[in-house]
Amino acid sequence: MRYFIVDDDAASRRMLKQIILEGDMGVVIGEADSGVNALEPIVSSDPDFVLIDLLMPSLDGIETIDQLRNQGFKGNFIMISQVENKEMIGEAYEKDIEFFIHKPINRIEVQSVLKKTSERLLLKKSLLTIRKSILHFEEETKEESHRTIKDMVSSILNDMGILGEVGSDDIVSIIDFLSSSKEKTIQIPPLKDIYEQLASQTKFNSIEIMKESKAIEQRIRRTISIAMSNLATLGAVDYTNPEFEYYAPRYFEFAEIRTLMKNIQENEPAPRKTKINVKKFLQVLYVEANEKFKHSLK
Amino acid sequence: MRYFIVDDDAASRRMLKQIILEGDMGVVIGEADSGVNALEPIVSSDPDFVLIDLLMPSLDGIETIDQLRNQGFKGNFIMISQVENKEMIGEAYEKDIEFFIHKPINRIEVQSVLKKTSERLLLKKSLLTIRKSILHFEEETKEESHRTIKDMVSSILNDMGILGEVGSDDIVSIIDFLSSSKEKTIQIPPLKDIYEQLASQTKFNSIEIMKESKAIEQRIRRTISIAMSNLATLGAVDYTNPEFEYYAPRYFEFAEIRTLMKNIQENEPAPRKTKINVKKFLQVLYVEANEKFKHSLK
DNA sequence: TTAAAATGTCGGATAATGTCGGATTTTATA
DNA sequence: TATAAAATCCGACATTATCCGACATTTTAA
Repeated sequence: MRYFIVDDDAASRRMLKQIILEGDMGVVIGEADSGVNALEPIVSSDPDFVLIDLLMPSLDGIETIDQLRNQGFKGNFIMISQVENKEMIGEAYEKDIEFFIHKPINRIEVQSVLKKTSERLLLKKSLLTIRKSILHFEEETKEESHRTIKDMVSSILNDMGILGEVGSDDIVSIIDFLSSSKEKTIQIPPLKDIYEQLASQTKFNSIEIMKESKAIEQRIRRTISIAMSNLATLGAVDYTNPEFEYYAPRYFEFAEIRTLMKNIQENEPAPRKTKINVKKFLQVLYVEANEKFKHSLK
Repeated sequence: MRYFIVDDDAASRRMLKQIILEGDMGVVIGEADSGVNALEPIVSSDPDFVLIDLLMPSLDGIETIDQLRNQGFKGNFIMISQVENKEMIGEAYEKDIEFFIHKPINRIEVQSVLKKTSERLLLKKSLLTIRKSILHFEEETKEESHRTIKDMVSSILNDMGILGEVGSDDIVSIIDFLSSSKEKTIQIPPLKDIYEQLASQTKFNSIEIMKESKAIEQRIRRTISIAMSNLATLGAVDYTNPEFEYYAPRYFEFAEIRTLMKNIQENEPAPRKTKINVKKFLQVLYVEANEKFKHSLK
């Protein structure tokens, strides 16, 4: 590795140089005692690493880095300084320095850091070489692990806290099925038809299909009912809860949710009969899942 | 990347975790508040990086590293501490830590260092893989993915504060087992069947299997119950707490959590009968762990 | 060592689910 | 707008999966 040292303190420069040589880490191809004096030699000698002090008169470390980058220097920086101020250190890291070492200089510390950073550089270089040669063979193996409609739906159901319910599976299948059918209607078909379609995927005589679609219907209804009371409970604890705010008015009859909330807040009053609108729920879910899906394809 | 955090200061742990998650740098698969408590979980979970404080009561950072190395731990250490003493820092570097970060914690600094260190590890791993595949020409990489599903689960269980519980092992095994089975249904099979499957991996006659599956059931139930009261405690103090807000409604019966919270707030003794929904918990965990896993493959 | 806590074991309580008839609401049509 | 038909919604019951208390046993802490 080829190093360049920038520090206004000659003693520091000497120590760093000695550490590099002793540790057999590479060569020091130049030094400078100020930012200004460092610019030209660095650009022309193009070292792998620049060890630079943060605090220097006239041009400080960060400014020097800026200037060098502007002039197209691509090497790495390691900053060495006694600054304790976290603001400045953070700023330095934002300039994409490799690492910040605190003064006073400690042999082991410096050696260890230099070893790791140079190792990293070497690894990167060899991998880049390998990749280049592989790229000739391989045309972009675009791994498409894109999120599917199903993922979108389960994420929404999860937000409502009903992913665990049995009916969720039915809901996911239904939305998936609707989305994959050719006709891109906004309006979903009659629920009965949907249930039967879904049922006929597992059962094969009409009696069984009828039974199963009845079962599906109940499962979905109960699941939605649980979603409602979940959201109501959520809202009762904290009505600024984002999930509550978003889902409660969109997917349900908000009036029903509100009465539920009241029941919950005033403690015991038992779960009264609440209206469950399956159609609205599925309709909204269908549209929203598709929108999200489209959006996720960028 | 898979991180483990050891720091006696809970605030520091929290900050670090947040930085890792925000920066999308990986998962935190466990935490510990002391060196002693860190040993076992680190050895068994085998993280890529251990973020460790230098100054801790009883067993300090360096001693902890020693012990872990003695037990065969091969991962990397990043030390984070407010120590200024160059002697100690040097000593730490001699233990072959990756880097030393000075407290107070600075987001940009930590992110930058973690990014660089994880990059270095990745590079190293890829080179190893390449070398191996050149030597053997064909290489199986199936085992890797297994580990990561487990990691996702551990990370979630850690968030809920139940990683150490006995039942956690059962839960992890179950999710891992479910994920590796061919059928990619969203719906998990009946709990009874799951328990029996898991039990039959250790016991071999039907009586024993029955007993073991009963035991598994109870372990899991008790573990989930602890998770619930943990989250309720979090929520009772601050219901905008991110862990609470996310996990409480999705993994549990939120209504139950709510009554738990009330009890805590009103300082009532009453740990009354609470409903524990194992099915919901496992179902959601299964889906989420897989989702996260997919995401981690980018 | 002993007390207390955690875990295993088991039977019975409880709540989830499938099934079905019928009440209620929506839609189509005159 | 009235009315019938269709669609949707709901309650109730039987059947199980799931859940839970209580006690026995083991492990842990003191």
